Amino acid sequence: MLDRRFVADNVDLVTNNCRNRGSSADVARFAELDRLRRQIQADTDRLNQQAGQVSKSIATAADNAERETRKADGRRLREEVSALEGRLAEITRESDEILRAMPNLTHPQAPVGGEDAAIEIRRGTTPLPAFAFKPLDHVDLGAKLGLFDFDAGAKVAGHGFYFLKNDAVLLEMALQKYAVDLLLGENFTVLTTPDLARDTILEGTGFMPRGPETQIYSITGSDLSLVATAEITLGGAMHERIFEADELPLKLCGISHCFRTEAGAHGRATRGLYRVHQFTKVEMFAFTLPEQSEAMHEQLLELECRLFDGLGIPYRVIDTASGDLGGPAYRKFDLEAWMPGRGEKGEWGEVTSTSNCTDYQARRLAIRFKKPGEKGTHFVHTLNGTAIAMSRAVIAILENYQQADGSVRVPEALVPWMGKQTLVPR
RNA sequence: GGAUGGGUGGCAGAGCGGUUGAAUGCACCGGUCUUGAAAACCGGCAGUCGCGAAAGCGGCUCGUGGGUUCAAAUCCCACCCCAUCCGCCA
Repeated sequence: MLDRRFVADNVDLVTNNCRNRGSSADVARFAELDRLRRQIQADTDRLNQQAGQVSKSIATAADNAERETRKADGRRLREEVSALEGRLAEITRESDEILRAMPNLTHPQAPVGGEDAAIEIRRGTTPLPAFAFKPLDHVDLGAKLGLFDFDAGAKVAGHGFYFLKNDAVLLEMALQKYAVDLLLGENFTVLTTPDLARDTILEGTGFMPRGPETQIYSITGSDLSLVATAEITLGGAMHERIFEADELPLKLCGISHCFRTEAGAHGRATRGLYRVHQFTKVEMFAFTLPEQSEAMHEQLLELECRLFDGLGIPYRVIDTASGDLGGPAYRKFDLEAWMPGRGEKGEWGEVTSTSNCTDYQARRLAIRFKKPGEKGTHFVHTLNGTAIAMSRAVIAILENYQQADGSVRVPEALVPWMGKQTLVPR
């Protein structure tokens, strides 16, 4: 959520931003409502003040007659207040609705436009693989190696669910250990998080449960939903928290399952593990002072790069264009790994993404900080980044490390956790 | 699932219809004292909204929403959350 004051004072800027973001939020209408809101607020305050004075004077009234007159005054004033408050609530509700639908501001360097406008800003250290054979995709490789059971997944839970088997299980555990170890070395606090969260927490993080277009699974008869990412729980963990400035930045890393309905995504890249309803993810999350967030964003990106360079997977980094940013993001970098088995001759596929949400989530979640000796509070900045999303990482590993005989080499960095160098066909 | 207790400022914890936005303690900030520190003492210290260039002024907020009243942290209703014990269970 943006600062209402800022929006009211910068209608043109915000309108323009909304246009770049593909949001149809009616900024002008908001500004008009907010003007009205302030005026009614001022009127209400004045009446309340009068009513309060009347109340106090009753306790010290000279006689009964005066007391009764005063009571009548008080009654009348309170009625007026209550009428104004009704209008105020109505106006606030409408303007809040518009405000909440507005996306965050956009980093000045982020490219403007749709998906195609994204800019490649970096490449990983690993070159694209050159195969002397036609590379398979992860589904075929998995079949040879006995790694997945999609049929059983579909039978048990429907299309988009799967069982990992044998070495795939070890691979997933190895990836988690690899990621967590690296982050522990970078002073992250590691957590496993709830896989469910209250709807209020989802909303605070910028996710919309229970709408017609929701990507969120909800639990009927409760206010709980399955989380789409640990970003929700890690951010939610600090709901209404007021930090001391010297506690920041705070870096968390959370392991959770992630559940996504992927509504409307059928038919497009749905083969295998690429787009699934459930996967496991190690997520990074940071709370920072405003002036620290850009550097932290770089740091999170750097860690993502280090993780995938360390795995020996080729990738490129994308500076996501304005129209493709989620609502809360001020700027977003995606890591796209090379997936040789995708499409006709290999394609880039998103494996991680890191966003600087500035104060957008913090405002809704009421996560603030105070500086010693200073009155008042300020909103922290929040950032998130994927360390490793298991399903996508497994695709990238299998497809890049495959060999002519159908076996798959284990990335050097994972050998200690896997206890083997190669996955061999069964 | 059952029973009980409870939700008040950064924390702990009083208050249970009328100068209480809230005692007290801790923490924190400033000062006195001290070579320095500690202790002691003095002073300050909630958030938020509105008006204002600022100083400041005013409103609202004691889990949430409603009700009673001139007046509610205090009374009534509903809901939410938390803790403990019992049951079940990995």
